[in-house]
Amino acid sequence: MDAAAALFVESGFAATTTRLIAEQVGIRQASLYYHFAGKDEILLELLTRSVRPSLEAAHRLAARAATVDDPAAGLYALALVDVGTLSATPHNVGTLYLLPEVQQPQYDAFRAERAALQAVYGRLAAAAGHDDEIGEGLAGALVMQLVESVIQIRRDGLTHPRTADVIARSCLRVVGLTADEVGRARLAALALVAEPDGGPGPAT
Amino acid sequence: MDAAAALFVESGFAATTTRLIAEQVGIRQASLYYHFAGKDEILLELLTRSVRPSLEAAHRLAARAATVDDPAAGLYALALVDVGTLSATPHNVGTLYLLPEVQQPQYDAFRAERAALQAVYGRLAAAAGHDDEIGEGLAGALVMQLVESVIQIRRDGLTHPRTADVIARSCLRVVGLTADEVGRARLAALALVAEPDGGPGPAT
DNA sequence: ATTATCTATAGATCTATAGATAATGC
DNA sequence: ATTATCTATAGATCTATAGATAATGC
Repeated sequence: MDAAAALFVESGFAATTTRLIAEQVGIRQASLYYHFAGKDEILLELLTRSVRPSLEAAHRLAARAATVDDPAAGLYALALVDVGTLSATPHNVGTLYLLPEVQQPQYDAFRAERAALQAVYGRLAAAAGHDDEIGEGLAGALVMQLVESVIQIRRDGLTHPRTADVIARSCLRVVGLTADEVGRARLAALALVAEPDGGPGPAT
Repeated sequence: MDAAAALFVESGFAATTTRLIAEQVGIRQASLYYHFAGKDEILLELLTRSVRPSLEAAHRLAARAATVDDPAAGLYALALVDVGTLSATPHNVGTLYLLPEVQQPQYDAFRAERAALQAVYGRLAAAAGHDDEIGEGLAGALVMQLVESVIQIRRDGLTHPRTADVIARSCLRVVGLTADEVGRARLAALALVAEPDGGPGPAT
């Protein structure tokens, strides 16, 4: 999987031969077929592994944001976490969803998960924002695009320790929040992110 | 070129065979080689044709914005024009720069033009904005990513008449402009865009 | 002579399957 | 018996070149 990821990111799907993947691993080309039904299956697995944790984090953070009725904090927190995840993936695996092959029907299941993630962004953004001209659909697309800009930034070697904060702030600005509101949401977001999985801890 | 563009966008570069391109045109596979040295040349030409007009528009608008000392209007105008261009390309050709092959050295010339475009965005954004934490490099990446979100929006069939305005406004918001400043820059941008090529007309 | 096409093909792949082999664990 | 590999290969491409052909224009 890891070898295939590196090659898919660098040369694309069709140009990456099963022989190259196997060579990278140190086995023979045919031996790959003991582990995978084919190239498609490897790519689908890589895509799914990259989106699923983000989608789970999105649902968790959206739920927490709902309990405190603070969609802006939820959006900030989700952006922060997602940028962090994308920054840390091996081989900048986030680029894989840009492969044109991913638009084909084999990858419907992946694209459905991605659409669900974008929908969570859209709901948080629309609820947090002041701009009624941006609907959920457009807001989701813009905000997610901002989050994923870290993929390009990373590819260009421009990452900086404050990148995640700058991007999360940008997400709130895009939906029309003022500087004060953004600052407040940021602090609330840090609390949301820090919260343990099982909900708020005991009041000590 | 047009047939190749459609196929590259749909299936990627490596998966698009010269036979498929030729078939689409209605000639034999080998006849393509009379017009092009190879597949690489076709893609490079498509990429160059897509970025060059944007880069020229960027220089023109940046120069106009400089004469009136209004980088915010320049950024708004450039985003508006670029989103319009990307919305109107046949086959959503803007997606081509996302092909992994484009990172390879054959396409250095294209990537240099694209980097120049991003640099113009970065200069305008940094000059227009209030946020010193976002440097030119990061600002350019974020703002250009927002502009190019229209490619994904178009792919998903979410385009809307106000999309270009929403995106241009988002660009200004990302660099920290207030609602009032954005509104003012928008009006100034419309004047910049409308201005005839030779500069301001005679004072009649 | 130039332009644009064609047929034919060399040479190099690529994916996936068949069936053999060796090591490990019950 | 199961697991993980290997060798060998069928069958299907793919790119690019060589050389022929027909139409057009000087």
